[in-house]
Amino acid sequence: MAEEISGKGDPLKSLQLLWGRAAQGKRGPKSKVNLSDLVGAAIAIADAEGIDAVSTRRVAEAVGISAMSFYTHIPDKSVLIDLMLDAVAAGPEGAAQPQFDPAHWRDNITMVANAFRDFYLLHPWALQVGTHRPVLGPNTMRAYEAILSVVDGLGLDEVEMDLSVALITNYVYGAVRDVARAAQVKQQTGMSDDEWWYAIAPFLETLDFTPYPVASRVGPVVGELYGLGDPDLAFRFGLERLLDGLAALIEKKQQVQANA
Amino acid sequence: MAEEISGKGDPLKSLQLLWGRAAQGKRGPKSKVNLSDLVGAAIAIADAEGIDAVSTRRVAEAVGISAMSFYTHIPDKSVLIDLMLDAVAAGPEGAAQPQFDPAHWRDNITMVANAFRDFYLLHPWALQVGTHRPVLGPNTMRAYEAILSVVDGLGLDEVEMDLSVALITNYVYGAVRDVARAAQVKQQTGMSDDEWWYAIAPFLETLDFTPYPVASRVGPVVGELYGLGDPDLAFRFGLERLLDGLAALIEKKQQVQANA
DNA sequence: GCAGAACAATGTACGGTGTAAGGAGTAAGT
DNA sequence: ACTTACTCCTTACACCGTACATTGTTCTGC
Repeated sequence: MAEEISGKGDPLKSLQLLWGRAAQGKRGPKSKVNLSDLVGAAIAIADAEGIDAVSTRRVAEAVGISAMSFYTHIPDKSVLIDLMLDAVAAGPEGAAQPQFDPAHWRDNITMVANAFRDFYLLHPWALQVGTHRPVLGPNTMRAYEAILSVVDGLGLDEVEMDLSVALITNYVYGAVRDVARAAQVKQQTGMSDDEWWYAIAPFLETLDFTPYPVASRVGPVVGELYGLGDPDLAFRFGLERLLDGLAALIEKKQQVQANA
Repeated sequence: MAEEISGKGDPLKSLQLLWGRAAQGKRGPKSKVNLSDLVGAAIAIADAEGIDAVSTRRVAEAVGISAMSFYTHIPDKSVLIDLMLDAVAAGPEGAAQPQFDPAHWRDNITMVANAFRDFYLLHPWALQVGTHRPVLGPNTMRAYEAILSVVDGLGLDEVEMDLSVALITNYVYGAVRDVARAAQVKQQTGMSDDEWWYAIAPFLETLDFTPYPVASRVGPVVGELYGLGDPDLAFRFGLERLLDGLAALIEKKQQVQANA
């Protein structure tokens, strides 16, 4: 019960598998399975039951090979995680790379942020794997390219573009974390949010909240709101603030350029 | 190798332990250890070696009891995680709750955001535990109170206050994730970022980057910047944009109030 | 003062994990 | 035909969280 870490094993081997460049031997018997079978099976398990359910034994069994045969195809579990991440980063099949018109940059960023969010909601296990080292696979790079394109042509320099991308992705990552995990926690504990609050309510009433005056004021109001349930509200609110903040930067840069 | 999940076990028992309300028996023999011994030992292990190193056996051994005696004090490993989180949320000892002057709200938010960030850098394992259900412990609530206070008195209503807090914390969480994990990945893999890039550079040169035109333009510039190494740069940049975005909202609200 | 209940601590055991080591069989190159 | 490289397999180890039954200690009610 620890955390999956991507990018842990031999980085070169990982890259070769990512780009389909693994020198596959010509000599021995034919493989019963190929790489994408394994990765696909692992993703299916992760989507359905969370990353905890993905074990090398389970994946091997799913494709019909024995536990240790897994390691003839993939050197490390962490490499499997890398491959899973890049595979899901491809997105829905046949989704073409749209052309972004800088004139509608707010819409463009909103679109990309929503897509990014939907990606995590579809594959919530991706939130749980720690990817310090970027997964430099073809699909991951295509996704980076797409989100970079959205802040291109706005008068920002290269560094500002990268920082803006980081700002957006970091926000989405943080914002989607709780939402995405709600379903998973429910699945693992078999207890919904309502049931959870109901279970602890009697105890909460015995607590003294005077040390938390502001929270006491805000908590009930917010609780009622969430009870009504618009899980998107927080995401949209934050994204609007974020866009306003970027707008201020972009306007400033464009004024500077107009003066020059 | 999966993810630690907080808030999984019996929620009531967890709360009772959090608030020191566990009905401890009067009958039997005296305990050799108390709760904070166990939690403290677990935190020490996590701070030093990451959350992976925290096992019930290891914690039990650290305080001098046998593996299963652990469960006399704490019903579940997930409850241990809850207790660890609330314990570290207390922050450095003797740090008094400052009074925030709404006039300097930008400085206040910056201060709180930095503190939040420092917290994660000090206890990076906190980033790895999945806390869907909030840990309703005294220290966690005090931290929530503090960050709420910082957006109080700015003309925002209760919902907007909560959403703003979520925006800030979500951003910090997302932004600090990579930074905090860098050290841990290095510790676990024994490979620094430089060594990693050096190891994969030859392979990268064999790749065709024409499908990624914007990334090809931005990547090298940014790479050089990070090589120079100001890890705070991205954090500060994002926070400034975020503050600008909040400023727009606050100004609008204050104008509305002035007209009324 | 003492019996019995309540409790802390323990040893053993089960089913799971990632993966190291070594062996058996198959297909291609010589 | 023989070597070589390859896939796949079985076995094994050191861990993990924790269920269960047991032992020994201490407080409570009589």
